[in-house]
Amino acid sequence: MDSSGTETGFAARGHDHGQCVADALAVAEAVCARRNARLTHLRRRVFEMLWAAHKPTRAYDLLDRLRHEHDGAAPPTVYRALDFLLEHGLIHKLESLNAYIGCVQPDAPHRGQFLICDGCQSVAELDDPEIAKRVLTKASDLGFEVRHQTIEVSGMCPDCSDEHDARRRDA
Amino acid sequence: MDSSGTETGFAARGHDHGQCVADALAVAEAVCARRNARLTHLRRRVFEMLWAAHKPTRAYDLLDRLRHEHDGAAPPTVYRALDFLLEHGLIHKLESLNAYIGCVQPDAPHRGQFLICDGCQSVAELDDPEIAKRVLTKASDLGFEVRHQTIEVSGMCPDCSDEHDARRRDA
DNA sequence: ACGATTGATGAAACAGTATAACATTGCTTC
DNA sequence: GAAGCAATGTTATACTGTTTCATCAATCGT
Repeated sequence: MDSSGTETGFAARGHDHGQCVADALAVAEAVCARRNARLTHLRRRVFEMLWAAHKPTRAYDLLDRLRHEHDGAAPPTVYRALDFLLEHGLIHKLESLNAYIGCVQPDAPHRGQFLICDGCQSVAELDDPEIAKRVLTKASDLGFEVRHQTIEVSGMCPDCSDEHDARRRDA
Repeated sequence: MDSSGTETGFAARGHDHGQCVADALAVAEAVCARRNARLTHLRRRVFEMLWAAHKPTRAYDLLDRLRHEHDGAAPPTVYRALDFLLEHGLIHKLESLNAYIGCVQPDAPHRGQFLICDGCQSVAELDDPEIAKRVLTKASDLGFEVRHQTIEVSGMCPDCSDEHDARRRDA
């Protein structure tokens, strides 16, 4: 059985980051155009910042950055942009961190699973249909109608795990 | 294949609630005794309040209740008690709600899956090993070492679902 | 082009969640 | 009973998110 789904993992080190942000933006534009949703300047900037950071970023960090280029920026400024992006599936909220991150698959509506590294804060987004399906099945067995899945796993990514091992060997 | 794990679901309506709180407390006592952990008066009260509520409860709601019986109660009072109870697996935090709830299986260390009803705020705790295993497997495939799983599902419990259907029929 | 409607942003205040820092009290152990 | 440590008291503050009302901008029908 092959049901690996999609994933964007820790392999992405040393990628062409400028390009990756540009690609994400292009997809976001397309998605919004298709839905007649307005990706305004503010929303676009917040989206770009999230992708540029390329790791979970908090609302008030985004706000700080926004203020550098935008005088009147206040909490609602950034939360409204985040709400818009969340609604359209362009970003995800990581509940266990109160942080936000760009979605790797904004085309199809979905709710991914996230591997969050405690060492370097990098995040891999999985979209494993088997996990989602098993959760759905168990819920249905109890008569529960699923609306939304939040699946977040914390731990150590390969790089940080290796580093940790190396330090132990040296000590 | 039978790997249903344990669960405490929505079937629990109309149960003997006083007894259920007492039972939970007895288990908590035993767990703490076994570990030489001190279940002090404050910690016990917070634990009891969580079980008495029998649904996700926020820190500041607990604080309000605590103040009725305890003058000096302040945020750290309740957060410290919650930290203790979390550490010992006696309660869970629901990240998607910023709320806390008593654990149905404090004996074995684990990290359950939660079905959270948007209609009535009731919560069912699953402990399905298949879900946990699948997450572990996928993570391992990517070289990720799992430390902690957060799995929370929102939706409609059977009762609220029925009500909703009934209202639609009447309209 | 015009006004009406709707959607987006500006601005100020506030509500809710959680922690830091330091003082004090109370076990417990020798 | 004094030392050491765990728990709590106390004050202040940081962080996360929302409400409310005003203003501005785009869109649409006419």
